[in-house]
Amino acid sequence: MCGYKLIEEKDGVLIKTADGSDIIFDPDKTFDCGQCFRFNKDEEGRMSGVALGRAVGFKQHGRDGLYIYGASAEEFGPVWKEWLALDVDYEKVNRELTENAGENDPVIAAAEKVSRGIRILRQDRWEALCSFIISQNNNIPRIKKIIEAISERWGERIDSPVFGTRYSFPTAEALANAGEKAIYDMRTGFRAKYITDAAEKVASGKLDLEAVAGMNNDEAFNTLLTVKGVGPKVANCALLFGFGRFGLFPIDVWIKRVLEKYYPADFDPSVYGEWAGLAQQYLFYYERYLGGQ
DNA sequence: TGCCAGGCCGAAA
DNA sequence: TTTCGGCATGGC
Repeated sequence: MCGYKLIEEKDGVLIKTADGSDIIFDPDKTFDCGQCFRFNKDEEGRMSGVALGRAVGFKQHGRDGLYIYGASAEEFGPVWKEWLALDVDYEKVNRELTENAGENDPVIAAAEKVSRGIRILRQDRWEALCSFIISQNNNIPRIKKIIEAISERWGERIDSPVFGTRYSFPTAEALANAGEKAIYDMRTGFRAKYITDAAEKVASGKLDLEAVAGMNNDEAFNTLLTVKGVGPKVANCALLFGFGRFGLFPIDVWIKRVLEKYYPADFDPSVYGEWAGLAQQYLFYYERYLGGQ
C-alpha cells in the first residue's frame, strides 16, 4: 500500500495512507538509528532538521498518518515521498525479510519487531558520503555536533517560518574551498584530510557521484574506495543511505558484536537478500538501543 | 579517569 | 596477504 491522501495545513502537510493502513514510519526511530545525523527532537515533539537544503520536521499522526512540518502538498510527491522512501511497501518488505532469513535466524524477527517503523532514507549522495567519513572511529553525538558545526560555517542559511534559522549541509565545493586547516579547526581531528580529499575529488569532478549512482554495487564500491579515508564500512554506508543500495550490509563495531553474539562464524548476511541493509539497520537498532532485550 | 566510538592508513611481518 | 599501532576528540 503506497497511496496517500494529502491535507494541506498552515505549517505543513498531513499525510494519511489512502486506505487507512499503518504508515509504518516512526520518525523517532528512523532519525535516531544512526543513518542520518541532522535531525533531533524539538520542543514541539517533532523530529526536525535539514535535508535537501530544506528545513523540515516530522511527527507521527496516528497509525496511518504523518505530519510534515515546513513542507507543502506539492512538495510531498517529488521530494519527501522519495526521501522518506514512502513509496516502499514496508509491510511487504518486512514479511520478505523474515521469510528470507528463515526460522533458524536467531534474532532478526525480534529485531524487526522492536525496530518496526525504521525506514532507510534516500539521502543526498554527497551528504551521506561526507557524513560517514566523519563518522569513523567517532560516536553519534559528536558526529552530529561536527556536522552541525560545518553546516553553520559553510552551508547555506535557511530562514524557515516554522523552524527559524537553519543551515544546509555544505556542498563539496564549499568544503574544498574552505581547505583542510579550516576543517581541522572544526574539531574534525584526523578526518580533516579525508573530508578535504573527498570534497576536492567531488568538486573537481574527479569523483562523479552521479556516475557512481549508475554503476553496479561492486564498481560503485571500488570507486568510493579511491577517496582517502573511505574504507569498506564508509563506502557501504554511503551506498546504502545515499544511493539507495538497500541490499548492502555495512559492518561496524556494533554489527560485528551482533554477529559474534548471535550468529555462527560462517554466517552470510546475503541471506537477507535485497533488503540486507534494512536487516542491518534493525540489528544495529536492536543491539545499540535495546541491548538485545 | 579511562575506555570507547557506525574505521582507516601505513608499516611490519 | 593479514595483522596491528596510531590517530584527534570528546561522550559517557
